[in-house]
Amino acid sequence: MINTRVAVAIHTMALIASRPNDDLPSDDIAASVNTNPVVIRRILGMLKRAGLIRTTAGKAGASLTRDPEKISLLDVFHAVEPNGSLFAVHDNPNVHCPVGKGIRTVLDEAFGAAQHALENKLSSETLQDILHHLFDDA
Amino acid sequence: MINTRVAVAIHTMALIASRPNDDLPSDDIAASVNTNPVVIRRILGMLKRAGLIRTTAGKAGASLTRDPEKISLLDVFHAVEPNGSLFAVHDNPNVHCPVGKGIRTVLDEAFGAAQHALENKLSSETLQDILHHLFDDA
DNA sequence: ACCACCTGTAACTATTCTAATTACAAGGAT
DNA sequence: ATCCTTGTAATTAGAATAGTTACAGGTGGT
Repeated sequence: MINTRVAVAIHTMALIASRPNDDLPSDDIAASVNTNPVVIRRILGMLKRAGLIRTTAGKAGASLTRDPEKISLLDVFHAVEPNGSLFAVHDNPNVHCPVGKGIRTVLDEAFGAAQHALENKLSSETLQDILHHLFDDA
Repeated sequence: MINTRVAVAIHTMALIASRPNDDLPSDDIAASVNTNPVVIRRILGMLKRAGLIRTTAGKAGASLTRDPEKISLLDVFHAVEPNGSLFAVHDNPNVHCPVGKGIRTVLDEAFGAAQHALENKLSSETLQDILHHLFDDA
């Protein structure tokens, strides 16, 4: 299972986007997410390194670097999940076995295609969509 | 990252399918995968419980319960990864916050759609395709 | 300048997952 | 009977996750 950082990061981004005029300290974000402020600051750091937000050391508040409709869930996903591949493959299969010899290449292709499908879907949903669902729905 | 059980299970299924006339003991499969036989037997157990293979206690060899073209990678994935959801979501977000209140539903939808895209791709590739890539390619 | 509040980050911990391993009960084949 | 096998429990080491404490240093109001 993929860690909760992705979920927490989206929650955090939605909170920042929904209150552009408030300077939310990490304690407030943590209170909404229900976790420790340090967990939030770690995630804010990753979002910042990915170029999605701006923060200032010592000063409360983060802001988006671009409009919510230009930030996809894939952007957030990659920001907090820098590991390239979703599927692990076992090491050193026996190359003297025809199956062992070729399995890495075949699995890399199949898993790559599956991951690409997932990422493609994540890239089609934006932070703006999230905000819309949170605030404009029934 | 998703565990190596999926990769090992596909490797194992390919091995079984590629040698329908041999009764492979778990030691032989383990030698091809490069792991411990018990790891293989555990995975064979999951594949059996999922109805993908037949095995007999005490007797070497496993066989597919249906043709390789009727076994998708999604079947294998579900067999060894029974956990329903791919993405974890944090517990107990603050319901007194508008974002915290609705985030679970929104994330469940977004993550569900992404997972569905991945599963759809996995369901479109069969064990037969794997065998083809292993044996009929350049 | 002081002070309250904040960020950024290191360090430590508990928990969980994974994979490897040992051990063994019980089935199958000759 | 004996040997090889499966199925499974129990234990272990290692990695990842998330929570926590602690603190160095920035920010801004007074």
